[in-house]
Parts: sequence; C-alpha cells; structure tokens
Amino acid sequence: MLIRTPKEVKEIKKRFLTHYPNAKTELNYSDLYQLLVAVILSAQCTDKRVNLITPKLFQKYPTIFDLAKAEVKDVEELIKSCTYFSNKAKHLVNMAKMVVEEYKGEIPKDEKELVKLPGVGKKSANVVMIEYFGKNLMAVDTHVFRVSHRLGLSSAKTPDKTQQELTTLFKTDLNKLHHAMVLFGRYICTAKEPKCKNCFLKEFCVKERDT
DNA sequence: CTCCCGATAT
DNA sequence: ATATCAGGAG
Repeated sequence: MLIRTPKEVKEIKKRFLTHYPNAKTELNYSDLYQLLVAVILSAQCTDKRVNLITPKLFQKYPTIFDLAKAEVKDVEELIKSCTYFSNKAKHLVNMAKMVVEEYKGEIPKDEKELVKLPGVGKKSANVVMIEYFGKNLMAVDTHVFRVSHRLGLSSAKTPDKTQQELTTLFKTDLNKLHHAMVLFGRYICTAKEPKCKNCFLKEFCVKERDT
C-alpha cells in the first residue's frame, strides 16, 4: 500500500541525500576480502564492535587463502567478543574455503553468487554490492526496515518486501539512500529512544512505534 | 519459525 | 538482573 505521495517520496529522498551526501559503511576494510569478512561479522552485531575485532583478524589472516587454512578455534578466539562468534567462525572459514575451491580465490562479483557463501544472506550480499561495486541497490537491514516503516515508505512485514517497495519508490540513488537510511536509523531514528528533536523528517513520521 | 549468544544501556 | 541491539542457517 502506498502511504506517501510521489511528491513526498521525492522530498524524503532529497533530504536523505542532502543530510548524508557522503554516506558510506562504517565498517573498516581495505579490500573486498576484508569487506566481506567484516560484513559477515556485522550480522546482528554493531559495526563498532566489528571494527574492534577485524584488525587482529586481518593481521593473522591477510588473504582469503590464509583464512581458508585457518583453524576454526583460532578464528573463534579472535572474534569471541562478537555475537554468535561460534557460528561466524565456522562461516568465515567455510566461506573462505568455498571461494578458494569453487571460485579460484576470487570473491564473486554478483549477488546471486555471494548469497551462496556461508554466512552471507541477502542483506550482506547487497551491502557488498553497494559498498564495493557501487551498485544501485537497496539493502534492507534492521535500520532501513524500521525507518521505512516510521516514515510510511513501507508497511511490509519482511525486509524482502520492503526492499522491493523502496526500490520502486526511489528508483535511483538506492545505494546512497541505503547508507543514508542506515546512518539516520543508527543515530537519529533509533530503535529505542528516537532523537525526534534532531529529526529532519519529523513531518513524515507516522508515529507508530512498532515492537 | 527456532536457534545462535556477547555487549551495552537501564 | 534484565531488556534490547543486530541477520543468517537449518
């Protein structure tokens, strides 16, 4: 269902883009391998925490080939301050093994292939496509999902559906909008106590606190 | 739909 | 002490 008029959508889009002109991920990385690892670790975990973990991890495993040969227990030790560390340690090593064995060590460059990797779901694959390859895609994480609902841009019950709706509504600059909406959700339209005083989209808030 | 499961704010 | 944050796999 469409709550926002096309004119309102345009205005919301414009404000996101002007308030966050240079939005990008807050994950630290220096190449595609590091970005993919950081994104896998960031599932249900804050970027801040991931950034605390990755320096030592990348020092011990500088390339995907090193990670493919790693002991899961050693990886666990390095990422244990991260939520679901046990699953993620397995995913990281298995992901690296798959890339080495099935893709000659070359991390795939499209979403369809990325999603096949252990620990990589739709949101993570989209984030990599947006961040590294600059693709015009909308990735829907918990922030984008919440913000979309509060702004009346989506009433979908699943992130997948919200992604389709946002893609249809915005059409262009989806990658920039993704980053902008994440930052907006993380620092202003927060899950718990939204900073409504600092909100530059107040007038579009449906004021329904889900959950 | 359940499990996974640490850190931080309250 | 407890509620809340934050995605993917089986």
